[in-house]
Amino acid sequence: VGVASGTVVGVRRPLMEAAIYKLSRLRDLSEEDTVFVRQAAKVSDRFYPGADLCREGERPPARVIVSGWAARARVLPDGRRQIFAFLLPGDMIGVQPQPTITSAVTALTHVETADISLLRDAASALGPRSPLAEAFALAAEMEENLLLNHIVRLGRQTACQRLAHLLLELGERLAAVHEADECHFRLPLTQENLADALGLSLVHMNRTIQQLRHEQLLRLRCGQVTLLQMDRLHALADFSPRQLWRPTAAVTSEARSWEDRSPRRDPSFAASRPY
Amino acid sequence: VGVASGTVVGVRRPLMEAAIYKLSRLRDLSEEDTVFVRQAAKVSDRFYPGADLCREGERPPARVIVSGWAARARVLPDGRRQIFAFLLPGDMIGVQPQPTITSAVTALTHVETADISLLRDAASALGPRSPLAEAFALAAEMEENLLLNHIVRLGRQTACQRLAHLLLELGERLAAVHEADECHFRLPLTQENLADALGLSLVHMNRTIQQLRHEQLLRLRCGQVTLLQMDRLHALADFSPRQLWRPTAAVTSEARSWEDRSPRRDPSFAASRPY
DNA sequence: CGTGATCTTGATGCTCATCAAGGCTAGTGG
DNA sequence: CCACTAGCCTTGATGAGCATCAAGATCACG
Repeated sequence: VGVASGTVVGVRRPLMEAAIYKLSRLRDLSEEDTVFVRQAAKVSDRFYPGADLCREGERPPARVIVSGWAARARVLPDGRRQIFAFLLPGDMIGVQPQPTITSAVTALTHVETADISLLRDAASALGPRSPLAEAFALAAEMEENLLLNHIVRLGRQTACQRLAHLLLELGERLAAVHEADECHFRLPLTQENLADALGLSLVHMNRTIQQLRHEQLLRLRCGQVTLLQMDRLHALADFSPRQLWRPTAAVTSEARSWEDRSPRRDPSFAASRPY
Repeated sequence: VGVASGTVVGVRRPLMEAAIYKLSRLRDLSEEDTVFVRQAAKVSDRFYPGADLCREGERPPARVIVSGWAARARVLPDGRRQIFAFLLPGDMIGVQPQPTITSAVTALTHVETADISLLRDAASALGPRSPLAEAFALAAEMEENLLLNHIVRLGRQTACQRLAHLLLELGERLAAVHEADECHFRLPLTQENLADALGLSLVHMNRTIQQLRHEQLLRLRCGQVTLLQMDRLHALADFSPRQLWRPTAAVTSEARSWEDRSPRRDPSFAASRPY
């Protein structure tokens, strides 16, 4: 049978533990609410590594990941792959009212999921102002925020920064579901997985890891990561934890204040001249 | 006063036209529904280029863009910028139940918006199965899909491909709201805007444009784009229109079929050995 | 006519992809 | 037991893609 990832060896955590940790991190829940969530605690499916929780274009049933890691990804016609996001215990799929998924979700390790369609319906029955419904909405918001973070990584960061930023983010998320310290956790990913997420080649991913290792910022052994010198890592990656849980406090380094400036010219028309 | 972008010179389109085009592209609406939408046809705000429709961390009121272009973006501490998405007429912000926005929304041209908080409430009052509510949900889904497309551009495409892909996508979206042919439309963006979206430097953006020009794939003059040889552009950018409006039909070039293969070994544990 | 925004061009070097090869480990089958 | 294979990590060499610095051109505006 083997021990599912995300459980201490030999000790089985209550199934909905991760989901409850995550939801209450986003929004205070009453005792009743958590009981509500726990009702869904029945493993509905298990997936082998490489199996699809959901294929491109399918509408998946509402599920929460109980244990294991998965990835949202799209395969390009030339066979290369882009991973959009990693799904950790406590993360949900198919919860939105119209849960079309425009990317496949693939298990990276053994994955156990629980069906939460009843829970979702119950939550929406409680009304959009109920703590539980709000927690779901905040989870969706956080998920979008993760996509935006990923865009910034790919668009504006170097390979080292991307890796550091991603690992810090994963550490935060895992810590929230009590699967890790922020600076030491299990990382059941191959270097190829990381490369597919960070838009790098496998070879360069390897060299990037070695560089961070060499600079004493990282230890990566036996599928375990240890982040060293968190302050230097934060500085290198320009990572702030609040980027995950709250709307990013305006960074506004030298963002010009636009409001008071009614521009002489409308760029929309400036573009109307030949160049 | 000047002519707002998105209107034929001298002819003012009905305000909610774009929104109605877009929503009915996503989901068939009854005559009643469109009347419903039209009720919101009152310009609530105007923004100068550079003004923020919404700052990072704010919860914006529910709005639809009536005319003009805007951009979701985040400014990095070093002053560089990453644009996540362009917002066109018919696009909405703050419609989700929990509309926190984790990025600023900035007007790129003159922008007119209409308040649709009443419309949104009315739609949700009709129930999640009503066509109008479904159209809203599909719009949100499409928006996420645009983010995924953007991630693929940044992660796996070259500068030329990124530009071609983005322009094809914009053409599709504009055509849907009757603001363009797919191959000829107004593009009120500076090269810097494009660079900020595509994760390139301004200089390289310029050279990329010139390369596509030189290969007779593009004309870019007077803020107008003309896409030439659409077939070659589609092939270059690996763009399929269905990526926008429907969940991408499984591309599955040589995606191995995983299901039937129960792997000998669990990679999750493979990672547990030292390397 | 100066200023600022935008587009353009050249020169230089770093970052990263690609090709090629080799190593380690676990599992497989003779 | 020992080739043999497959998956993953590692390393070197080479060149393309892109960033950066610097400068100039054009146009709109005051």
